[in-house]
Amino acid sequence: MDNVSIFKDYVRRRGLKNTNQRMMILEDFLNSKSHYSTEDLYLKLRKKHPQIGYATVHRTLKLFAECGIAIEVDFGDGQMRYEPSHVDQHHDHLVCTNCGLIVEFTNPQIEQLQQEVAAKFNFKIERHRHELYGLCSKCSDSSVNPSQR
Amino acid sequence: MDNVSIFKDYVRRRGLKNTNQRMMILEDFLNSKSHYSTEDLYLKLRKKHPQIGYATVHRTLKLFAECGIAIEVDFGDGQMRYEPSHVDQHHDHLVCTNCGLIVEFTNPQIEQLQQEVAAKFNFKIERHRHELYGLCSKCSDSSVNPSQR
DNA sequence: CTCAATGCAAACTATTTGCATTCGA
DNA sequence: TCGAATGCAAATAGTTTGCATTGAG
Repeated sequence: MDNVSIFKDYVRRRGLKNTNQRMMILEDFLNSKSHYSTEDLYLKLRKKHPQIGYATVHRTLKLFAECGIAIEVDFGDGQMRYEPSHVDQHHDHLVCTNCGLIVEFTNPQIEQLQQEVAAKFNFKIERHRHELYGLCSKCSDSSVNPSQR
Repeated sequence: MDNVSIFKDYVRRRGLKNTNQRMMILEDFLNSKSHYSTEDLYLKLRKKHPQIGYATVHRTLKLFAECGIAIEVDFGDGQMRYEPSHVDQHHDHLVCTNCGLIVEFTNPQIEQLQQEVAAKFNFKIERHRHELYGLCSKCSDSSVNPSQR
């Protein structure tokens, strides 16, 4: 079942309603590669649909997260971001501290070691956050990295 | 050189001033095991020193981070926390989502794998964040975890 | 004495909420 | 029709800042 169906299903089961705004937001959200903040998406949507409200975007993204088709991520820049959740494709992030580029990675070995760490301390892991911050290949070129002394 | 000396040194070199408030904050901060938010520390200090201001605590913690004796950590609960930085003792965290317990861990293998991931994408890592969220041993006992169906 | 630090209150930022109105089922 | 959703504006919460005053060097 794809994300659109999951959402529609969730809405139906909960007795909620499927509005135009929700469909517009869903479409833009799913078709994007980027990690949207509420504001990013709001500004983008407003170009096509000037009547849309920030609160609606916000509440809709929360709803996406609630029904599992979006994941909230926080790169510590002061705003929450949302990415489409592709079932059974958990991944972590590399974040360029200069240009903001976000690269996704998966590493089963790390996942495995995490489990071992948790076991050692008798923790039951529910979720984790693993982000590597640094300079991407472009930004670490000396030409664009004047901070090298 | 210990953290107190590092701080005093930093203050001197930068032409800043060493006030009573800063010493009070430094002492409480360094002697704590916990991961203080600005508010935590402010409330704690205010008991002994009722005249101290929130902004002073905030600016002082920022100053600690700036001179390297404190690390800012964010467990996604909406407030920044600070922990004393013990030189060359990098560690990550296990956070209990039920009782808030924080356990520190280090795992050289994971650190190594991170480097490999970064290398693969040509990133130069500056820092990372790695947190495992779940239930600690106490909180995963069925008696205190009614959410087990 | 001078300029940094303080403490207060006010400004900010992202997020969340109250409420009258609109609209989907 | 009826309750959920919307859009606006206002409320929150954490953080940051302006400024008059205090105080360290």
